Amino acid sequence: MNAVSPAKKTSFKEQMLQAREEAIVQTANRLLAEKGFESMTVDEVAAAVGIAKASLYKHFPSKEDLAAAAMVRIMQRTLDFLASVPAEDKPIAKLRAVVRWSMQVQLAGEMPSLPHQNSTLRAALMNNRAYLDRLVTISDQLGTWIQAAQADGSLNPKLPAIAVLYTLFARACDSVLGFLKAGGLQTDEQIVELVLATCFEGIASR
Amino acid sequence: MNAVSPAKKTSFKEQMLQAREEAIVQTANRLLAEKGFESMTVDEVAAAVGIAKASLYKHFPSKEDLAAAAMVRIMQRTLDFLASVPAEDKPIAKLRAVVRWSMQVQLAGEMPSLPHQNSTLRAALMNNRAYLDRLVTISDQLGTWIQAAQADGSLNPKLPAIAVLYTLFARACDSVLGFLKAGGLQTDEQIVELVLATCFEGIASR
DNA sequence: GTCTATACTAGGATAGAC
DNA sequence: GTCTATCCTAGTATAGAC
Repeated sequence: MNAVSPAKKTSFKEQMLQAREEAIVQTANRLLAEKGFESMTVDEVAAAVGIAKASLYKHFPSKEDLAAAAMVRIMQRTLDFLASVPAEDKPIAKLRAVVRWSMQVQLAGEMPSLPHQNSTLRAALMNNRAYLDRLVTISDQLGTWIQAAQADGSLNPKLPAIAVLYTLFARACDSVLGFLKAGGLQTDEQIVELVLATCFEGIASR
Repeated sequence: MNAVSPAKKTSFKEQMLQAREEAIVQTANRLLAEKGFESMTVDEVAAAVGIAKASLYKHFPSKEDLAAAAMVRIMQRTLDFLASVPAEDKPIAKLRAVVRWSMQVQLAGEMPSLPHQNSTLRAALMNNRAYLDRLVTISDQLGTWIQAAQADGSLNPKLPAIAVLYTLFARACDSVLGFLKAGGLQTDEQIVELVLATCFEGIASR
């Protein structure tokens, strides 16, 4: 039996496992975006996925690890998006594209909010290589674009690059999006363009 | 005995009570800013104030009520600041002053972060008249200034006033402040002016 | 109205059968 | 690796003496 299709069977099993894990992480990601790490319960995640809590713990050793996996996932998605930005675009256009994309992710209910300073999740992330590596790579890529945009004069050169970087990160979690969506006066697309404009052009007249 | 100084004694007792409650709310406010509603524990608040947990529950019937009192306090402080803004200032200057002040409060570790959509605190606040009244009054005052600033051309008239209002509220809780402070490259004052500038003038060149 | 001591519950984590 | 059933800690809330 093993001689017939040994590799294929293992691969299939592993694929099922991977798919299950992806479903778990995806659910955790959604709940993380909706209610934050502290308010999200493992029972809830397991119930939403449709498995027993004990089964979930076979995949992830702790709630922190589960949440960290979700954070790694969104960082990876961000990296994938960065790689998809046309290289021929101007730096400022690349930055706008990234912020626009991150806001769309947030409006879709898939952007986990930043963990609080004191959170156990924060500590877990600071010890998570997969997370930190992606964070550094993203920061490096954005930093390059920011400096290029400042050099070509499209981005305010007086602002410290690090401040611009933080501002872009913060916009991905901006609560303004949720408030406007709750107001129901604009479409998602209008909300994104509105907040994108206030981010780059400010609220004062030009 | 009552004939000698009945009112004074009562008043003194009440003052002590008020002072105690103020100390409790102040501590709750600080912890709320530091770790958020879910991560803050009542034990912690009681210990920081130096009283027993049961005593704290004599003042506030629940953790939600305690946190709501802290939220009312920061709203009242905001109202007090609004009233102190010189009436002769231009509308845009008034708005800048308010944002600057709220950022200073946040850097001082005294600005509670917004509760999550699903939080039990959110529900409590939506049923808290003292909170809602102050929220409405603040919004009305800021809304008036926003419209005036748009009318005199200093604020972008194309932006919906409600979007500007939400943006100002969001800046008071902006995580960028904390990140920059953690970086340690700027003084608190520089951080405030930096974020204030990106809020009003944007990050793009002018 | 303050304390000590305790009740009660939610929720993270594990045991052990299959 | 999935389940049911259970453990156990942390944390909200209260009882009852003073």
